[in-house]
Amino acid sequence: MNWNLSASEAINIQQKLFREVELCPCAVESISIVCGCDVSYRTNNGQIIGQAAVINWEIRERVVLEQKLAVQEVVFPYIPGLLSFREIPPLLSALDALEETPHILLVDGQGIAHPRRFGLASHLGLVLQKPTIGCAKSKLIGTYNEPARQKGSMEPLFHKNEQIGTVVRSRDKKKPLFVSPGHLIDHGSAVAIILKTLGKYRLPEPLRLAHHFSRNRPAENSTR
DNA sequence: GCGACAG
DNA sequence: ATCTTGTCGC
Ligand SMILES: [Mg+2]
Repeated sequence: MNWNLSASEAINIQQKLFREVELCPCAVESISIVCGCDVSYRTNNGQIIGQAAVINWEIRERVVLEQKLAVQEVVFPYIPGLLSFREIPPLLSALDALEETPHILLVDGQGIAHPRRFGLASHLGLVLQKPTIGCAKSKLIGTYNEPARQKGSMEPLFHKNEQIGTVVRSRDKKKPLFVSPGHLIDHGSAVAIILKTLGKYRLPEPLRLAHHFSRNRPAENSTR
């Protein structure tokens, strides 16, 4: 699957769907399976191949339950603000392959911290009707005060006088993460989940693992 | 018009 | 995101 839309058509869809996004407290303590989602790219013969990785991670034992990789052509270009139209197709393929449905999805990108409050995590959560959290490595929009340099420090991310996310220092002295609700969750619960999934690195474990796994180069089918 | 700009 | 080896700071 792949969307064949113009940028303006995609924007119209976002303006139509963002109203369905719901921000609400999430039962953090009852969550056990967090699915890390990320996509890497490479080119084949002029065509762009996307490799979507999804990893179900058990939050209590902190172990991987299962991981899937979907490899397919991606046609929608990268346009700031329209990332979901490029990454959702391959991500849905990978998620379809999972044996177990996760309780919540952790996505590499923004949730509502988006010009139209409809980033990748929000779009994916709405499609799946599942709670999602956006965790980006850099900012798309908004203003904030730099969090103190020790791990755990955080500051709200604002846009037009409303909080759209939280800037979280996941490691001492390292660049902070930009956490925002995707769908069916609120700021506090989103940050709580992120903190519970952090390990020894800057990225939450489910995302760090998905990022690495997405870079796998599957063996090709022998021509015969 | 100019600068910013997830992955 | 991707192209890529050594190098600097903690
Ligand atoms: Mg990514």
